[in-house]
Parts: sequence; structure tokens; C-alpha cells
Amino acid sequence: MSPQNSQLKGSTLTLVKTACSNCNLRELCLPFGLEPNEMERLDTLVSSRRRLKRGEYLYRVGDTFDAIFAIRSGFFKTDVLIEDGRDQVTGFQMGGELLGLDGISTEQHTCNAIALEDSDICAIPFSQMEALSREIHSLQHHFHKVMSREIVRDHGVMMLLGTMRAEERLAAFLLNLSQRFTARGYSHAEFFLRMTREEIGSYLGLKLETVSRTFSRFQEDGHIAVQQKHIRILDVNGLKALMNRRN
Amino acid sequence: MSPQNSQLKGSTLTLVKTACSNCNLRELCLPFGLEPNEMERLDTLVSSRRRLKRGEYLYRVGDTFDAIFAIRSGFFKTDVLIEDGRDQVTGFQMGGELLGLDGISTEQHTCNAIALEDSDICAIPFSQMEALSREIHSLQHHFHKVMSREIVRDHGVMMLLGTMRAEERLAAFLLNLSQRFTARGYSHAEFFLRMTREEIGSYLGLKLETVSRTFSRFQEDGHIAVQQKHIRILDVNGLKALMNRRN
DNA sequence: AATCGTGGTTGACTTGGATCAACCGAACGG
DNA sequence: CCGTTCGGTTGATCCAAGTCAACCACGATT
Repeated sequence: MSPQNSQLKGSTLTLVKTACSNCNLRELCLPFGLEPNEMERLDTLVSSRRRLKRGEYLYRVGDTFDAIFAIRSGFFKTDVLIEDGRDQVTGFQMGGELLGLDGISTEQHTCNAIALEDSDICAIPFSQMEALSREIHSLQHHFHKVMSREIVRDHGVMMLLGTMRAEERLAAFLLNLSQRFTARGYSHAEFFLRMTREEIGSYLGLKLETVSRTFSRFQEDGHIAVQQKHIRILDVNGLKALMNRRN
Repeated sequence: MSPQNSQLKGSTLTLVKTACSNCNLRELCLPFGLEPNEMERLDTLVSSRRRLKRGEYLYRVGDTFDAIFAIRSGFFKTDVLIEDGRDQVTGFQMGGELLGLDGISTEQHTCNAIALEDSDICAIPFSQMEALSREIHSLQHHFHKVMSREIVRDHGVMMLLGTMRAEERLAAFLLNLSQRFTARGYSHAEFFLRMTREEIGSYLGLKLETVSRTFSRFQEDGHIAVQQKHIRILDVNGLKALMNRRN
């Protein structure tokens, strides 16, 4: 049996032994920096490993919070809505990233988390996580870093929404995606978008038409090749130059 | 000696005994929910109580992170800049709020924190805070809540920047300030802005002229009375109605 | 009291992105 | 295989906020 086949089998059978210690995202995820025996202890916390189909909600605004979620595979968006129907996508999350941190503050989730493709997630009961992190210093510290990183990321989005023009926003968005795919061993130059133009627009504070037009402009200018959800980055430096440019 | 006088003396003399247990912000700040003896232990961590003059930096981008800061009195802004001179104010902080959480992730601060008026702060060495929070569960949990609340707040700002019109942004801003002043025992209807129109604009993703014009419009419409930095809210419900209004 | 500088206001004009609308193409179910 | 649906593209027009510019108000400085 080829490695590809065994890989494939592992991802389709749910009975396969899944554990932090053999997860290929452990270096990006919560177990980062843990000793093997510590990782085993974290493993015992993972109360459920769940598969979601595209479009399913992992949690909704108002759901009671009791666990944080690690993405084992797949792709998510989080969004918040206000009464009148407006909504704001607050982030796109991929393998190794944590979901649900927003719920700690009030014990209720304050945003929705929705799978943008079939996804596997690990649920980690939060009070047990806190208990374990009192014993394992590196887990405690790493968790604090993860939360802090989320705050820093949010500041980046504020910068983007507050000061950048449509072109810059979209260039920043593509470069960010590319960089995160790279960190996960995928091509930095070629990938599929899991979200619609409307979702990108919501995240970037633009309308879907503007996203579409800007993609087309990037293509005309030779920065990218875009065909529906398939993106190829042809000129990284060109995109970088588009950002940080006053007028 | 009247209570007022002793208050006054407490804030002008630096030699006065300052401690979490007698700080009138303890219910808003890190000590929230701690038992008296636990509060004393937290107290011993506060390595320095420092006074900053208006305009002074508490920390700058790139400074190594080793402590978080609690605002004892005063008013701050945090901002991030990019090369070409654009900057984004990421928040305004007042008494009882924490500064520096952005630094945990990389051990370096990723934004600047600047006093907008003469301010007093308490510095809490972070590694000691982590150590103590391993022993005091309620401190650990409360700290996690504070970080989470910051993430939720940031989502609110994203919503504001991504989907709201100038009027809505400014109304949300005023209502938020009012609510925070109220929580600190000040008037909800009358206060002084500590920041310039330009800083408000940067925070809200608007130009200072737009901020100024929108204030004037609010005044014409009888929602507020504004004279330079002095604000009186005349019609809270009017302001609330301005938000959440599609077109 | 005169001067200077910083922050705030207001007006005239411009523009980037929103809006409205038509059309296209891939995916899917009958 | 065809009709329907959903997401995407493109064009024409509009408008909220940006830009540029003049002027004003208040404090600080001399």
C-alpha cells in the first residue's frame, strides 16, 4: 500500500487512532513545545473528535462555551452579525488553529464558526485545559501566546480595515493566505479559495463586486492568475509592492 | 481630614501606600474576584507603580515584553504603524484596564502605548503572574477572561470598521465611552475627550474632518452638545437609533 | 497685549468604492 | 440533456467620505 493510500485511509476512516502525538499539525497547534509524556496528557483531554460537513456550524452566537476547538483538517470562517442583517467575517481558520477563544469571556460564544469545507476538529474542555495548564508550564505559556497572537492578528485586521485601500487589502489577504498555506506544507503560489467573494468582501470590508474587480485588475497587471476559486500568485513582490503604498 | 482630601493626597504623593486591596478599581482590574489574602499575594507581584506624563510612551513597538500593565489612573491609546507613516489607533484604555497583552505572543510589543493624560500604572511581571495564576485558580480564569474580552472587543471594532457608516461609528464610539465612564462612577452623559479628532478618526477609520463634521451634525440634530473636547450626550436613544440602521 | 502653534471647524470639489443591473458559466437535480 | 441556481464578472451611475484649503479658537510664550 502506497503512503498516499494509507494517508487517504486515515482521513476517511473515523476509527483510526487519532492523537496529538501523531497529528501532523502538532507543531502549529496547542501541543507545540510539549514533551511526549505531556502531549499524552493533553491527548486525554480531547473529549471528542468530530467531523463537520461543509456549511455546518461548529458553534453559534449564544451557545454556551465549555470547550475550545482545534482544527485537525479543513477550513472555517467566524462571523458576527447585527440585527439588521449586516454581518462581518472576523476570520478564516485552517488546520492547527484554535476556535472558540471568544467564548471564554462570557461563557457564551459571541460569534458563529462555520465549516467552509468538510473538516475534522478536536474539542478540548476548557476547564480541564486550565487545570492541566496549571501543571504543565509550557502548555500554560503557549496557550497565553496563542491568545495574544489572536489579539495581534486582530490589530492587523484593524489596520487593514482602517487605513488600507481595496487593492492593498486584497493583496494583504492573498499574501497572508499564501504564507499560512506555506507553513502547512502546501504551495505558496497556487491554492484554492475556500470562501466566496462575498465572504472575502465581508472580511475585508468591501463589496463582492469590488473583490471581483480587484482580482481582475491583479490579473491584468500580471500579479496573479485567477479562475473562480483557483488562485496562482505570479508575482509575490508585485503584490507586496501594492501594499504599504501611500496612494 | 475629609475623605476628599485624603483621596487627593493619595493621588499626589507617590509615597502613599498603594495596593490592589485599597485600589478603587480592583473590581474592574486583575484582582477581580480574589479573596483578600489572594489579593495580597497579587500585590507583592506589582513590581513598580509608575507615573507617566501626558505624551509619554509606556512601551513602544519592539520593546521586549516582560510585564503587563494595569492602569491605576489616566488614559492611554495604543497604535500600530506601517513604514509609510500610516498609523492605526487600536484602542483607548482607561483606569482598571490592562495594557501589554499584545506582547505575550512574541515577547516583543507589537504596538505603542501612549499616555493621553498624566497617568499612573502598575507593572506586573508576566512570568510571576503566570506562576501565581497556577496557584490561584480564580486569578488564572479571570486573566483568561480578560484576554478573551479583548478578542471580543476587537471583533466589535472589526464590525465597526467593516460594515458601519461614519455616523454609526461615531455614535458607537460615544456610547462605548459613556458606558465605560459610567462603570467607573463618572457621569454617563458628560465627559471630556482625552484624544484629538485625528486620533478618533484613526481609531474609527475616518479622517479628522469627517469626525468633526459628524460631531457637528449630531449637535445640529440635538443628539449631543459638543464644544472642543467637552461632550454632553443629550439623547442616548437617538444615538442608539443611529447605529444598527441599514441606510 | 501681541505672537505662535496646535487642534478644530467649515466649505468646495474629487474620487474610490457602493449600488444597480445585466450577463455568464459551472454544478446539480430531475 | 436541459433548466435552475448560485457564484462570479463586468458595465454604468451615484454618493459618502476623502482631499485641499481657508479660517477660527484657545493656550502657551514672550
